[in-house]
Amino acid sequence: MTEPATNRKHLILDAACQAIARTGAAAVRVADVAREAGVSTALVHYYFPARADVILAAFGHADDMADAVAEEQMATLATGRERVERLILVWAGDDPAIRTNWAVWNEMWQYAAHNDAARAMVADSHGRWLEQVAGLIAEGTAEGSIPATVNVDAAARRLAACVDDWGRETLIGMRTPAGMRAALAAATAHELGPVRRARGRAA
Amino acid sequence: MTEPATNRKHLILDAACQAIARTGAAAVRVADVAREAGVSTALVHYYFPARADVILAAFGHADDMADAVAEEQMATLATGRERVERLILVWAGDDPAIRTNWAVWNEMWQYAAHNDAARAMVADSHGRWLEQVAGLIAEGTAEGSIPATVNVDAAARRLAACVDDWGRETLIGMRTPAGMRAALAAATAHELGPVRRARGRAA
DNA sequence: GGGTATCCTGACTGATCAGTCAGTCAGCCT
DNA sequence: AGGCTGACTGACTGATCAGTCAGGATACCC
Repeated sequence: MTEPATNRKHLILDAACQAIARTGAAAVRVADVAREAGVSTALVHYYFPARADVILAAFGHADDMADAVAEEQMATLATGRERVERLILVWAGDDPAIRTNWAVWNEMWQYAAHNDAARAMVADSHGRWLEQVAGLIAEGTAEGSIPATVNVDAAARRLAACVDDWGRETLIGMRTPAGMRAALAAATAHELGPVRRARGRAA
Repeated sequence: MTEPATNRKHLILDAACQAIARTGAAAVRVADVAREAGVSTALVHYYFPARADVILAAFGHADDMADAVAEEQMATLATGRERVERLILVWAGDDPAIRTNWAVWNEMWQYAAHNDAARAMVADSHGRWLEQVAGLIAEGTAEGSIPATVNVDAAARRLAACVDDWGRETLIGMRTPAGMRAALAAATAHELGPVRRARGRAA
């Protein structure tokens, strides 16, 4: 969504993500995507036979971006706990690109309620996200930065639910990103117990 | 959504809810609503000048239903804790009417991302729902069925997030209603502490 | 009976939009 | 040069859909 598109296909997908974030997937017209990309509607159909193909490809595109961002954000962090905390906060950032990506992700969920292909994408993507959170929590308990008493899977699911739900509230304007970050930090602390040094003194 | 509509306006709103639940608000055509209700499209326009008016009225209609259902479900329960537990589980029920209502509520959220009127409805409705949960938890702590150490507002928000998010997963078919009920029961127990008799022995 | 208000309809219209098509143009191969 | 291909466009078409309109039916009142 940020780096300049090298080819037209990529450019069209960036444009589609912008359009989806702005008006919602259901309201996006092929002409909107074409205009946003500075291209003819015929070219959009040249790369993507049907409208639905553009939308689905844009969802996949946004999903790839999300993976890359998450990867990058956690690269420098040492403990599992730090990585969980960061991962939970990534999508509450103020960066417009983050917001766009989040909006597209949200649209993908909605689209999935009435479209089988999108449903498969969401199931896969959401599953990976849950596994990632649970994996990091497990790392934390193994290394001692998170208490061993934490139920890894249940905590991961509850935290993921908070991210999803509060993210949606933020998208609609019922919260500020800063408010969301504060609430998420509190929820993380509540789930993972008080912060302590890795391999620190027992509870 | 269940009781037979006495007048045509009511009938049209029921039909609109069904159509919204089935295909999503964005894809609902005035003709779909008319067909579902067994009336002409002109009659739909007679009661609701524009398509958007039907959709918004249907959202309000579903919201009223939801309040009534919640009220009814909790009527016979004694303690705050019991009422919280029931309220959390209401929307994970197997009844098709519950599912329809939930689907419409979900569509309302999505619609709100791009429509000011819907946004106001969601903000109001969601606020009342949060207050209701928090109020019941507070009752529980006051009467002793819930430990006084529970942070009322934070717990209410986290539980509400689980209901919203897992409900959406269920709607898409990523969970069964029974699985959702089990997860919600576990989350409630996690938030409110172990079940104990009202006014029971201290922690 | 005549007047009129409410509820309701079928038939229509104008706008919008996905998708097609014939054809242009730049680059590349021989 | 000439021929071919892949990228790209403007103009068009057929379908869909929201919203209108003129009028029909029923009921109630005078």
